[in-house]
Amino acid sequence: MKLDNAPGDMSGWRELDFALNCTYIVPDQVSDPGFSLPKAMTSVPRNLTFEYGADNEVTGVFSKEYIPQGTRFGPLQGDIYTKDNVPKQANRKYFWRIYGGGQLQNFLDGYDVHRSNWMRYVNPARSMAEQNLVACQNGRDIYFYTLRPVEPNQELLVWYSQEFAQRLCSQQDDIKQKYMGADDDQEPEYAKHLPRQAWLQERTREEVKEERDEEGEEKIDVEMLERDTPPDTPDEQIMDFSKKVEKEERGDSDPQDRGISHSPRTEHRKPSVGLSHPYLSGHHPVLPSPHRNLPLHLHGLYGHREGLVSSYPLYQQPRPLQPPYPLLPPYGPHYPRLLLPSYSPPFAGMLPSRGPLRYSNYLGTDGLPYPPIGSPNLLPVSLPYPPSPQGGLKELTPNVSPPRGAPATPELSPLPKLDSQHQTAEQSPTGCEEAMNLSLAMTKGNTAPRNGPGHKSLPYPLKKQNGKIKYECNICSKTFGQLSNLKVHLRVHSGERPFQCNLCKKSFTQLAHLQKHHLVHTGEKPHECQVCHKRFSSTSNLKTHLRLHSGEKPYQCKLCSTKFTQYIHLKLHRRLHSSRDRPYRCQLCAQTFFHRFSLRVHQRGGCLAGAPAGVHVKEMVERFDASQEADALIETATAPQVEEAVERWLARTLEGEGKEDQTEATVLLKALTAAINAPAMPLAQAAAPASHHSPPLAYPERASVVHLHKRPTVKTEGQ
DNA sequence: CTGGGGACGGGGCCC
DNA sequence: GGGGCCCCGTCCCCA
Repeated sequence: MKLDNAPGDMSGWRELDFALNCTYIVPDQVSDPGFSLPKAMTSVPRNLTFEYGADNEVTGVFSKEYIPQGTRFGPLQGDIYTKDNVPKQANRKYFWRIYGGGQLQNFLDGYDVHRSNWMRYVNPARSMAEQNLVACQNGRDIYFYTLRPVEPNQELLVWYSQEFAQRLCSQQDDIKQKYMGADDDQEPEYAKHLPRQAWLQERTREEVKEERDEEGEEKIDVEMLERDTPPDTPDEQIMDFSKKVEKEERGDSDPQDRGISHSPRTEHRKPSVGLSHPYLSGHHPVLPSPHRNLPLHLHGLYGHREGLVSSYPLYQQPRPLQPPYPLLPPYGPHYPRLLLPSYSPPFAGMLPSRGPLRYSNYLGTDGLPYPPIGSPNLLPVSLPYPPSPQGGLKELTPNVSPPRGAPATPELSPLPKLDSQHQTAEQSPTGCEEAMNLSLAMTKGNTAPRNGPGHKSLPYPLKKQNGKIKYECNICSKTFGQLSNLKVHLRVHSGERPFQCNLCKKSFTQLAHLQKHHLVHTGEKPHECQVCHKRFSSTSNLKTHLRLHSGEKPYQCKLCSTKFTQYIHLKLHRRLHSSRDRPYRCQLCAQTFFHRFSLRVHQRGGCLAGAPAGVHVKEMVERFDASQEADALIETATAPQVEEAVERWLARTLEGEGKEDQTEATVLLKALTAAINAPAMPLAQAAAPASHHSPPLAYPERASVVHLHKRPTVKTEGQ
């Protein structure tokens, strides 16, 4: 199916096209943080492998299996520096530049193998023919997409996306203009500090481009790939390939997205920093408006072998995407984007801001079905710099502040509350009705008064108890210690679920539940078993798992003593007992048995409801009746045979159950077992199904002291 | 059928 | 008062 949608030639695609239409998402491999190998080594996805050189250094990344076209890898990971906090001794070999709001936001440094991921090892393609990966920046993340199917054992070789390359050209043209006396007023400040080498490099690029045009062959001048920025190069002298062309126009933008989006108007006109190069003119189709809101943070790509990769435009002359769009647009009800299995395609319109922009952000925040290494979702939390008001991290934050320690992803955001002082969805000039739908529902769809102060906001008056307000649910009479708890509880009855997942539309009564749910999409598993290092999405599941190591089985079947680690297993198991027909029924207490001898024992002393010891003996008879020892007996077993079976069963099941506490009951049970052979109550007499109940034996005096203590950690049925 | 994992719901406590 | 966090419990799915 996916291959059917293979988009064919992707060389003309923009970064947003890749983001929207990529078919597969391959997350990084999960690695234990305590693992000795660096993350750059351990993060390589399962369908990829490294090639090693003589010195055991990674020299390239190869496919292990067929990888379809349109597969996304990433995002690239590494240290993040602001322009001001780059360590002076930093090796800039792996620097990428991230722009936001038209300004350099930060550097993404893949130098540290413990903090970067496998993507740092991907070599740049030397020709268009060998290129199979394209580097795109979506949101603030850098992804690699497969341009074509990758056969097994093929090296992954990456080059810029077309858009990226064009921006590089734009950058270079800026430089060129500078040296050619172009309009200095529009020249960015940093360009004034660019080394002359950049200009020379630009000449080389042009020459190569001409060669390519003439020969019809795309070759990258390897010399160009030599880095020009030694590790100690000052920031302002780093070749700046990535410069956001335009500042966003605020007017039509979500405040959260300020400074990151292109406005339709500015993107296609001549930018302020000079886009006079013919290569760049008219290179993009006029996409629907949403597409033009793509936030692009351009960056510089520094190859790890060749160092600074020049801005040589690898791609052939860009051409418009042929309408109709190669893949369906992302707004249809049957949006075809295929992620990994069981991954619901996000609805762009459900995102809490304008669809395409948020969608792009969504992609950029890596909503992966498997946990990425060093989850980029958590990245904003640990960023070494404050978010820029001009964009930067802001772009990824939802309409409300994300919870502490939670991914700052838009899809996580609870539906924003309507506030008369804030713009509502309906008032939004960009039209965000869908994104706000639930918040609208909160006010429109529910007639219960909301947002009132204190308990007066409840739809019913609260009673007082001992002078204090009693937070009682008027439906189920449950009481709570705090009003907030009651309010949350009331949603159970009202059906109100204000927190909706923007990816799969599921809604929840509590934000925490939505947060937990979100892990389903991100694949995050924050909770690790310290024994086997398996990871879990929830503490509950981890706790259940830990029982496997501890051997704890708190749920025990009272009939057959089988213990379980999970309650649901006990419940399922219990059905087995109930599903079997118990043909022998006690007329007094209606209890039924599988075996007639069990009924006889029961009648002899177990059927004494109310008496403490009787209850325990009754349970023991019931348990024995369901035991394998009882099953092994024929129905016409003699009393000594039954007695022996009881003893075997007792020896097996009471082992480790606090046998010492059950001695009395054991003795009693044995006595009862022996008694079933008494002449007055011949076994055969009671053998008939649904037999008449015979008077129980006189309750043994000693039975009154029988105490069967259940182990506190074992929960049996009925508890 | 059992066992293990995943997902979700309810509620308490704390800030 | 509301939000965040945590825990417990339950159910479903699958090997």
